[in-house]
Amino acid sequence: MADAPRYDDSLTIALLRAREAVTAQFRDHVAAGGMTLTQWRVIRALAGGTELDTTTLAHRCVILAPSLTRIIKTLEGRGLIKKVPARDKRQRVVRLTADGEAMFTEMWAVSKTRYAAIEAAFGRAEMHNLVETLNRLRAVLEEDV
Amino acid sequence: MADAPRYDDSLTIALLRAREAVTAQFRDHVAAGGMTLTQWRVIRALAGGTELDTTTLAHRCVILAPSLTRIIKTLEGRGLIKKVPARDKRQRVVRLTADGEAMFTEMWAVSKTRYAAIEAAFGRAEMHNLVETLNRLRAVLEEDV
DNA sequence: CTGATTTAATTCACATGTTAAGTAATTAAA
DNA sequence: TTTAATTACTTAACATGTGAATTAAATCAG
Repeated sequence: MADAPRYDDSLTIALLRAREAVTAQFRDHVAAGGMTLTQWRVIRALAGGTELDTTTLAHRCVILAPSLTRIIKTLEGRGLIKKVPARDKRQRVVRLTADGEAMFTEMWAVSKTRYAAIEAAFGRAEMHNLVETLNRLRAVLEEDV
Repeated sequence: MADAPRYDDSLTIALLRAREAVTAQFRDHVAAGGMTLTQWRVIRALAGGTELDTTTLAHRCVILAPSLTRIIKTLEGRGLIKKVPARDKRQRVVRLTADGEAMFTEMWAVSKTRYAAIEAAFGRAEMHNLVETLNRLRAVLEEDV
């Protein structure tokens, strides 16, 4: 014990709590659309006719491969995404269906206002600065340490 | 699509990636001790003879009640924590066993150096500032918005 | 003091995180 | 070109996240 930093000062806990607070601003809305936040990240990454293979999609959405396999199965079952043939037959390339695009458009309208509300409450410059700082932290940690 | 912020600029994604990068610095070490990061948060919150009920523990560790129920069962089964009688019989109050304290002391020694390495790489002032910013963001979001 | 309400945990059901192992397709090496 | 190694993804097994329903204990109203 003794020299353990207080929990409120811990970077890991601060990141966890902050993310919890931010996602809470979207969770209800996304759930109302019958989706989870993770599924929504996938839909959003594919919006606008984008076609992506599983590996790229997993990286962009920060979802591990096994989770994405299940999510693709779920969303495909709901008719929101569909597979498209790929040159490399090992790959699974997917894109949104018309229903998927419609779902995105409808959800995004609200999602965008929530995001704007956060910007307004926290400060646009502050928020941009925070994102930049977070990305810099990540860059530092992925380099050496 | 169109006006969807690029993923790299999204606050939610930035928080997710940053947290991933930070926890990656501890995961292997904690796993070597036969624990998950979530279990480690519980151990750490109880270090130094601290006795806590489930609700308080869940809040401090940012773990939902159902998860904590399972974790307590697991850690108790491993002899790292034990129940202590509570005035309010609805509550479940727990504390570390001698083995649990020993486990914490051993793990913390390394964990502390990892934390210091992150501070050194990213900058002590930067890091303190980041934690402060994250807590401020959380405060803003939990107030109104 | 008795019944209604609230509170603290637990349980359930399903989605996701996480690691390890397995499968099919591609690429590289002999 | 045939085999070995690599790559992309899936499956399996278990831990955790998440919301809803359940149980037990404490509190409140009448």
